[in-house]
Amino acid sequence: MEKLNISIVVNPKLYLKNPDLSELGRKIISNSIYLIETLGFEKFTFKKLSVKINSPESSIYRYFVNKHQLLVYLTSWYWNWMHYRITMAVANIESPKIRLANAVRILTTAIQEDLAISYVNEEQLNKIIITESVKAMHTKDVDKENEIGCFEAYKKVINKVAKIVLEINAAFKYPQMLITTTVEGAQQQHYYLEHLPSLTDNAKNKNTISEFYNELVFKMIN
Amino acid sequence: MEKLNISIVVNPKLYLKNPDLSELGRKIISNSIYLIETLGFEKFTFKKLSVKINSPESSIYRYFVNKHQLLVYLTSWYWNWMHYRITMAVANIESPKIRLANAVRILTTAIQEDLAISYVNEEQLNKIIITESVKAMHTKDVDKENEIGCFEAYKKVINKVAKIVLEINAAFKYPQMLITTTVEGAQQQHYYLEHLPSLTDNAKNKNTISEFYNELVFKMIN
DNA sequence: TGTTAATGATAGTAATACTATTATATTTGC
DNA sequence: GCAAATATAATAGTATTACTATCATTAACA
Repeated sequence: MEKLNISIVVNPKLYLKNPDLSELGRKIISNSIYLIETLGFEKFTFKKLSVKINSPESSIYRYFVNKHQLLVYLTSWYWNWMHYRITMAVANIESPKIRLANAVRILTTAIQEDLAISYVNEEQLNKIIITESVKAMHTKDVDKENEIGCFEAYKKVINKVAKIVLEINAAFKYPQMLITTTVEGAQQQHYYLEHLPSLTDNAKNKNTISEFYNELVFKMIN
Repeated sequence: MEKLNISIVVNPKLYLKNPDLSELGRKIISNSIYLIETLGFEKFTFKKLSVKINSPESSIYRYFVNKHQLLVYLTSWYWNWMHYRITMAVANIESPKIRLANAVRILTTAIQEDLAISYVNEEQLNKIIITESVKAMHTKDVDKENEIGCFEAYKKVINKVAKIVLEINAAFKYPQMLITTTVEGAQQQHYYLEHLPSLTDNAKNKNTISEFYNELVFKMIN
């Protein structure tokens, strides 16, 4: 896939200053993705990031109030990007079943290449989503953060796919439950595949995960 | 349910000193459950716990190397307890389908009472599992911690239920995937119900969650 | 009664998560 | 081309966190 001439628009409430609009901002994003992926979110600090990018810590704080909000930004970026990918993958396709299958494939397959946007390594970001993104949502500030729209991008993706489910079966009662189960289940399985293989049934074939959830989705709605 | 005359045995590698065997140890457990639940894991510190129990911080460090290992201990305790509960719920039942349904019910229903062990508030602990337990597993030390058996209790539960699945359908290829999807999916849904209701389909009825996953399990294995 | 083990009391340290201030570039508007 | 605004750099400082260490006291036990 060629690099895209688009930029992903993230809710302005998720940053103090838009990192997409400056050299330093983009350096903060690309290097934080690298550092969070290699150190893990707990051991990642703005101090370490500042050393990596050769800028003072205080400059980073002008973009994000703290590392938690940076993680929220990254997850939001990711889900906005996924929304775009799903939109592409279902465009011009008549059959809702094929559209759903395409969306599910995108949602359950791990990113294997650095594809789309120059300063974002999507493969690394995907690993962060698998390992760290629950930490963005599971805090005592969820409700407050939810109010200001921190999780809108994720909700938008879920709703988009849930709507396709309803096109296929308007009487199906749990489209959102089904899709969140699928999305987060698949992420779990990718994590287990790498770290707790004894919890998975097929450590050899990554496609198994996507196939399993495809089957799950279609069995449930029929 | 009456209080039980049992104690849950946790892998000794998960603590420096068994908290179940001393007054101070039990105070550490019960108060840490309370504090983690009310403050959230990030804002919970051994300092705050030491103030709460009126003992020096250094005494807590004699039981657990750090707060992360304490969380691992609590999740392990929880899954050992769940294993016990499932064992009771399937005992003396011939039909594997009923056994599976019982296990799934236990795994997908939120704890609503402080039931079993005197110094552990199981309802609070269940909330911690829902909100914080992913953080016990999603760190850069997973592999090391997995080796020393930090997640054995969870695996044991998954395997126990996966085996019932195979009794019903020996040809089913993904019993573990199915059960982990169910267990973690249900936890997610309970979290969404409380904090992100727009991601759920039925905010009114908690039983919906359990029913949904029961349906999911049986549709998949048939 | 002496020994061991558990806890308390107190102190200290490096790192973390910030906030504040001033200086120096760079951009932009007129 | 120059003043004004803006962005970044350089530096300093503070409260809290996450420990580690030491020594005194108490309880348990043999």
